[in-house]
Amino acid sequence: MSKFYVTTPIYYINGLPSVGHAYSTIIADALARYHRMKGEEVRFLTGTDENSQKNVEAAERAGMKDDIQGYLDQMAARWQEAFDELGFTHDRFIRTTEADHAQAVEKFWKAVEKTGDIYLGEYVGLYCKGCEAFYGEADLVDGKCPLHKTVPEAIKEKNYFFRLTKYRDALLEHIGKHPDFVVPASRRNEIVSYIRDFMTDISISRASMKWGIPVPGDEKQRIYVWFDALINYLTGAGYGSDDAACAKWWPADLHIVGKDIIKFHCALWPAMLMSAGLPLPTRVLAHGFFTVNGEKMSKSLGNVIDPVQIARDYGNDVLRYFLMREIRLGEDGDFSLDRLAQRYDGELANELGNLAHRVLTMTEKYFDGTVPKRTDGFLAGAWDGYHLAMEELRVHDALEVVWKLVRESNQLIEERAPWKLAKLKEEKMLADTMYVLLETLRHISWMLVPIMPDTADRLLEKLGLAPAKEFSQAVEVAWRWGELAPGAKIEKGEPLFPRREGSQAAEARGNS
RNA sequence: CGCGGGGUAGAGCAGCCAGGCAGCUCGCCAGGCUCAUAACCUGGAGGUCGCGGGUUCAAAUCCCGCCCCCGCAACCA
Repeated sequence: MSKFYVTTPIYYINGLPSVGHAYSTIIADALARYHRMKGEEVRFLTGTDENSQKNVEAAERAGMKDDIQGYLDQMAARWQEAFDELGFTHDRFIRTTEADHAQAVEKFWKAVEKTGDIYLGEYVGLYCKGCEAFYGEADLVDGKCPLHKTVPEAIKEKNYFFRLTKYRDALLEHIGKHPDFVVPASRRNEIVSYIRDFMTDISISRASMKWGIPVPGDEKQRIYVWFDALINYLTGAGYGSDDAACAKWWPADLHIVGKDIIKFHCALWPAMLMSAGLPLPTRVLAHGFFTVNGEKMSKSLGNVIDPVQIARDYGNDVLRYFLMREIRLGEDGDFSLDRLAQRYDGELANELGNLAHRVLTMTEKYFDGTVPKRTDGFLAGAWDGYHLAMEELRVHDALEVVWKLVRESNQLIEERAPWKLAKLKEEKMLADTMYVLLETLRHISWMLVPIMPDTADRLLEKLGLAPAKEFSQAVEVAWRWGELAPGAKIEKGEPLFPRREGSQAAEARGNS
């Protein structure tokens, strides 16, 4: 049986999850659900990046300077609550302050050290005493620390470097041989030019930091946060704690990342793995960013969207549907509540919801609420398109396949006009038509499982099926045409997506 | 010369990599239907494809130059 190991970035918890974090995680969740649906063994990892100076600063702001771990525990718990409420199906929520991660990092560091890729060097940086941190030229405002408004000192410190440049050719060769390693292609071009023209060795420890995982054998130094963070993907597989699990899950099949961190995931990380003698992840998907109503999303503009609020207003499925449909995976997009409301009204309520409702109503009217006699149908082409889209990470296109079925169903109703067939006593044609419609709805339910899991359940129930029982059978059977059993009782119930009273394009802002 | 994305109908977008009738959704106009959540279906109007040049039988698509918008570099996926 094939396996699928998918990860999200681990998140800084100096604030609560924004819709951007939810976006990354929804992509991973949808793909995890897709592969589970196919019957594969899936491991889905997400979590928090806790060894960062940013978290320390946030703890200080929260008045918990003396209890940083306490602050992190609190925040991590709130993130987990939010992720639970959003219905994510991760197998583990990893925190980089957990013991097995420290163990994995130590093992990894030693492996890289043994290869000879770690050397002691001199790091020259602009150091702000107030922040106890180094800044780059670009971080400064008028040459001063943005927080303390003081001119940082140029100081040197001895720390450890990773011989990243040693892997320049190997990285380029790998990307050349595996065009899917970085998707979309625009990001691949970007990363190739970075590796070829800009990549340098990087410092992977800090003598000045008090927070973070100590360097093995040199307790005075702390490991640079990125070096530690990337290793979480190995920890989550069992590296350093469970060799059998690690052998099973590693390498990861897919890392999902934002476009801002591809250098770390597509250059540093694979080089680290090569150095440690471990296989590389199969694919890295860099998704785009979105603006909010055309403006960049930022705390200072106060337009950060709270995903939990949207989910409460519209339901988890609607948020998932909107993000997966509106934005082509890999591209930038725009998040707007007007657009969300538009898609809810037009596509969910009017097209899909109303289709289900009218079909079920006619089944009640003309067949006493039971599935009529089976007839031929053909949806193999739709399934092929759907699977290809999902495999190629074009989730938006997979949804387009589903909506094509929705539209074709609505057209079929218009064409056949079951109400006329009923009057004319065209029993055979009427039964055939209704069976095709009902069975197509069953297939639509299945296709929606990864993206709109609650909706898929509800639709199956309306068709008189028990979701748990449906999902326990082999998909080769479930996805066959004609599996909807004649004579079964349907359960019309309330519309899937009720019309919203007025256009309450209410504000769901705030909660930074 | 920092890196990257973009400019296509009133709005939002696809098409560009592999050149071949300019397409989708919303909105607008007209018609149809009455099973349905005032939903659904059909048709129509609406576009110098940012600008200028080049290659070609043929350019939204390839090449050169220019203009404009946006993101990253500061919280932020």
